[in-house]
Amino acid sequence: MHAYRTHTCAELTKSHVDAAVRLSGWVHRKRDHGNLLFVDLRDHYGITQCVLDVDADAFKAVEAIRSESVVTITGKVVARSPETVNADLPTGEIEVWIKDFEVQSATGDLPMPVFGEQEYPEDIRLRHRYLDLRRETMHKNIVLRSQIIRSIRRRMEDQGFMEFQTPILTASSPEGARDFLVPSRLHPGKFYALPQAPQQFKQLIMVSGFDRYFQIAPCFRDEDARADRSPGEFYQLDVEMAFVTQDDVFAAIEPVMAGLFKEFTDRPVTDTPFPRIPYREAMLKYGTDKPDLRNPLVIEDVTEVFRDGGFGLFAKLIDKGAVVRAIPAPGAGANPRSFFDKMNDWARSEGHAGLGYINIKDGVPGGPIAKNLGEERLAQLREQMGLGDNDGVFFAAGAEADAAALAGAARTKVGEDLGLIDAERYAFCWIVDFPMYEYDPDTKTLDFSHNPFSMPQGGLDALETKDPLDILAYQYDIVCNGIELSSGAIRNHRPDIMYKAFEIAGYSPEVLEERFSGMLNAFKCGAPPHGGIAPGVDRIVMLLADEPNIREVILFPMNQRAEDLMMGAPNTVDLKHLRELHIRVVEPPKKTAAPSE
RNA sequence: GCGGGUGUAGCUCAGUUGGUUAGAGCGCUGGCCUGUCACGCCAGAGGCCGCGGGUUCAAGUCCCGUCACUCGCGCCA
Repeated sequence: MHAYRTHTCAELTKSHVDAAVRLSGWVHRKRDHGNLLFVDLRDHYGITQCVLDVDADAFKAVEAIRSESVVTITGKVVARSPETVNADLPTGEIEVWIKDFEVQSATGDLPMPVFGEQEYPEDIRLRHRYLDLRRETMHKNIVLRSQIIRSIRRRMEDQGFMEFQTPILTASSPEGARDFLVPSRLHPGKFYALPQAPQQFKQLIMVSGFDRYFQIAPCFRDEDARADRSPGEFYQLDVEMAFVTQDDVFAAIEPVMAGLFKEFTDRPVTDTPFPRIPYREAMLKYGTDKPDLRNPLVIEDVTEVFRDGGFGLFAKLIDKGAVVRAIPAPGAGANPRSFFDKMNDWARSEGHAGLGYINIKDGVPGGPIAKNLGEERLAQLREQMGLGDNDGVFFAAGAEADAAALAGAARTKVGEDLGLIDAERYAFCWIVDFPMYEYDPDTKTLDFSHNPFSMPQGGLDALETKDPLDILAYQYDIVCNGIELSSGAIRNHRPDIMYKAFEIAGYSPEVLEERFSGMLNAFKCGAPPHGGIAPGVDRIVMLLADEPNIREVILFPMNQRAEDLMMGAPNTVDLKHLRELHIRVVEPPKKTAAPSE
């Protein structure tokens, strides 16, 4: 008989009755009846009930064992009597009568229990992740993650993509997020950087003549955490394809995403082709470039309704260049005034000037805006918005970007508060036609709004003739349920267009050559037109596991302050270690204590 | 860096308007229990109420500061 097990804890059924078996696992739960004792034994696969009574040799030892100890149980499989069968357990038709009992690893006091699905503070969970991961939900999430990644690999390989590895120690790139740096021992004062993404490498793979590349690629960015952003590192399904248009990329990725989601959920998934929404349309209708299409509400621009109108506040703002965006609140018109006041309070608490409203009750528009706007304009508004006799409507007024942001947030809040969002489905869309450049009011300069290596629509001609703010890029995002799953682009593989594109953003040819010499030189050696995309693997798993937090689908995540509480990272190192790396630590200035009198 | 929330037993939480000795469930220890599967019953141990200061006759409760965790903003080509 094997030293540890003849079967797993999910394996035994009626067909094994009378067999002598050996199981190993964790003591999940004990039920001690004094002279009869049940032990639920758990391993990766499942749970088996083991039992013994006071006459058994091992009784004292089993009685003394604590939960989560690792034990080996040897005994006989016995059919349970009909009234004691547990239908909730795959092994519930049998139990193992314990003959021999061996403790492999005993527990003391545990910082957190495993049994049960209660919630625990996240710092304790992260500090004792090995216990947390034993719990059913977490264990399932990680198994799901593995299955999803396997499915991704299969789907990509079936389409002729090949998986390659790219360097982890590479060069710092001036663009994008803050890098994690690694000091060089051999080159004093110089640093490697961990890749924020294998962006340049995957383009160089295309220049190297490979046609379809993918990788489950680790990416490192020194940025602060969010619920859907784990600090430090994450994984992307990194994809790049040669000789493709934007539609070719979509056609390759859509079936992977749709197929993946249909494989791992019973919920409805958007059929391919996914809706394609131009960036500007998304900002107008949804107030964000990552709209949640499960929310049926659509924002309208109603600036013209208010221009020179009787509601002075908005009319004056419009004179100064403001816009007014309207968020419908179907069926909310009959709500008490407090409903609308609370929305206004909410908008103020979010740092906005406020949220105006009209509430139509039994066909009669109410509220301060309705009183001053006038019959004709009210009718025009109702017509444009398609407002019924008991609908409400909210207004966000301000500079275009601010009004869009407030309207977008209000759309989400109204949708949630009115229960309009169907959580039980996956709504995908592409956001396309991102602007190539954006204006930074702080520095009063133009900058790339996304990836500087994206191909501008219209090519060199567009760069030379159009207002830079009107130039669109072959740049696209996939959004699902309001979460940005990935962004990608058709790349700019032409040095002449690249020089011009960087010139518009204020970078000299020398700067471009210095910072991106590797890629620029490569492009001068025959580069195929190419493009790609990089869906976030962690976010895909998070959506499919139906978890609101990305750390629930990562084995060993860092906390919000980018610390690994279990391993103690980051930590200090020996002076010797620092000297080897030619590094000296300069402590930041201590916060000055408040002067005491 | 900024704003919101939370912080009471090993864990999850309750704790009223500031008022006697800070409670419950799980877990732990001891006792009883031969069909449970969140086993049941009895008893017990376990508290710097995050930390520091203040107001008050009196602070878990009110005020100020600070720390930790978390959500959001900034940031995230």
